[in-house]
Amino acid sequence: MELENSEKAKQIVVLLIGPPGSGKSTFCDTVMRSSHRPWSRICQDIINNGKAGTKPQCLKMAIDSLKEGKSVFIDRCNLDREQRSEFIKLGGSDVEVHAVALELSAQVCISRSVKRTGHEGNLQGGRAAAVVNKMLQSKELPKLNEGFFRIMFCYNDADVENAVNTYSMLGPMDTLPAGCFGQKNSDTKSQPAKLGSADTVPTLAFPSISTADFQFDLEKASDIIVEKAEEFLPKLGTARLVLVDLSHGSKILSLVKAKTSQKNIDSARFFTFVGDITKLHSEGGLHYNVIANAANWRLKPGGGGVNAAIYKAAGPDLEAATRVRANTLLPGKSVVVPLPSTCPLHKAEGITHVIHVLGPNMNPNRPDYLNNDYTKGCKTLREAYTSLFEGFLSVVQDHSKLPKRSNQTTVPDSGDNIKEDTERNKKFKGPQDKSVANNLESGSVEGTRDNGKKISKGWSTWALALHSIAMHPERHENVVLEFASNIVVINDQYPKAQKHVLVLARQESLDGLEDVCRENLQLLQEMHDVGLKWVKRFQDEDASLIFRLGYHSVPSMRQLHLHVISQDFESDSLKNKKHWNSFTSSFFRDSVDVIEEVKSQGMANVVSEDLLKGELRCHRCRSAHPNIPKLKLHVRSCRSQFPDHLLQNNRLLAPPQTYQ
DNA sequence: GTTCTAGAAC
DNA sequence: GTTCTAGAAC
Repeated sequence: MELENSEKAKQIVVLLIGPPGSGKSTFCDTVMRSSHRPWSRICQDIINNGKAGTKPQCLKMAIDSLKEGKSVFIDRCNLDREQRSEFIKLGGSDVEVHAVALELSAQVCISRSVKRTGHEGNLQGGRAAAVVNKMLQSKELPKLNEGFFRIMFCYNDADVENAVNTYSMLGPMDTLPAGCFGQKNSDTKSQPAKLGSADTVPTLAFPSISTADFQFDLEKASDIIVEKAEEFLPKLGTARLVLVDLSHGSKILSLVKAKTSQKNIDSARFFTFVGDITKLHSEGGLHYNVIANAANWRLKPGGGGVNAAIYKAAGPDLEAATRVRANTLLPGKSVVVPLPSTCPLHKAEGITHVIHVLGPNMNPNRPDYLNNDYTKGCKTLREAYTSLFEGFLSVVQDHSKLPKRSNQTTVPDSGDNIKEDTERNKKFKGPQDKSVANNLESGSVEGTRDNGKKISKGWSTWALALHSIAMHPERHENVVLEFASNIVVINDQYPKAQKHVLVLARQESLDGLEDVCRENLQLLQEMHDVGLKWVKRFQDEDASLIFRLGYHSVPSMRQLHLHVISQDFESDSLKNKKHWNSFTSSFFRDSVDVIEEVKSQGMANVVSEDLLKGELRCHRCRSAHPNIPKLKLHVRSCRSQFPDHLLQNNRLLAPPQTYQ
């Protein structure tokens, strides 16, 4: 996911913003004197062999410095949006663009400029006052939606010192939180007052639907976003629509921005914004009250990206509130979920509603892949935005007590919608970098085309091994024990017990337990039966072996696979807590229970990966142990009876009359 | 999923 | 000093 800054070190471009005399150069010099991060100060006043140069010269030098691995100060006035925009474009996946706005009083700046001697820009003497005043006339305060990752406002020397310290302390590997810091009540001059203050205008923040994990073409998606926004803005009164993306170099944001600017759309009511959709108020200073979630068809937490982030930020309240409204969602549909006032998102950010939306899927590794059928895909994406914006409209109308529309046509009946898939846990996501394309032998992971560029499939190569075997067992004769039309049985390459085999499903798009639905019941039963057959075979050889059949809640490897594993756990490959807990905590879902759940509720329950981090307990006597070696020592000799739970419903498979 | 390794724990 | 874990890289 996506919503974390976990990667390697990022370079930073800091735009200093302030008139002559505001202390930009001093700021840079002070930071650079004590910083452990390599910095380059790019000062337009001296860039030309000590004389004043041009903006393009500054840009070129900035690019060169970034290539050398340095972070960069842009030491020029940068007072208006236009002046800043070129430098903001320096941002990307590895480069954050920050702003430090030196908002000292004009008088201070003027008097400093007048007094100073030897200033590099040679702006001294009486002429300075006129220049500073002129410049300040065109000043526009920086805003996050220009594309800044972070903005700090400084109004006095103490603020400046604080900002200097912040950047001085920033080591090469450190990062700073995103958002807008220190801003006093925003200047009303530069933000023409609209009907109703921005603090009360209903605002929907929404991610681009289907363009992340579902790999929908960005050009087409941006057309649809702009088209639908244009269509709904007139119906929405003063309400605002804000397209949000986490990344500064976001292609979809720049496409939408470009397309919006060509149309007659009020940029105060439809605009793009960079930030974490769950923190736009606290970290980005944006007022908003409704967010859209790029949901999965089960309307469940987890996965990666926006869905995981929203459920995480909202806590269990969201899932409970969602359940009341619907259990599943069809592509092209949405469902409006009011958040209780106890919900953290409500309290911290002022979000009153989450609208779950499901878009079309163009990712061949996700269920209901549309196989590049963009006729259908565009239709579904249009429906998705229509449904989303209508949902928002219904919230707005409720909110303003306007006459209500007849009904919420966008809210699907709860219950029996057909499935669609979503973003998955981030560990499934391989390198997002297109250059690191996978080179598996299987042709099935070939990328789709996205604006003419091949994009990566989102699965790390190591996670595809089972899928590859399931699809082409004949190519893997050395590891395959048995195969039939629907299943393949293999030895686990790193067995975690004396006997440990996997029964793989051979169906495409069944990546794990989360994908399983009623349609798969027969397959689940077949996998179970094949598992039982292998248990019998093993027990015929060694009657002391006891088995469990089950699935990992969140598998590491693609392709639904049933573990058939003996309960001795004697194996050198069982090395860590994750290994142990994945087979002995409730993270391991017994096949009998999975089948029962799918029969009764149409889907299998899964639990969070957090369970894997829990303490190490013996699977028989439940005693706790400090580390893996001590645990294994204990397990080797523990003969306690298994917990009651496992003795029921044939969860545990022992040969007749042996449970000990 | 595993391997590798820094550094925490002992 | 050695053992063990946990996180990054693959």
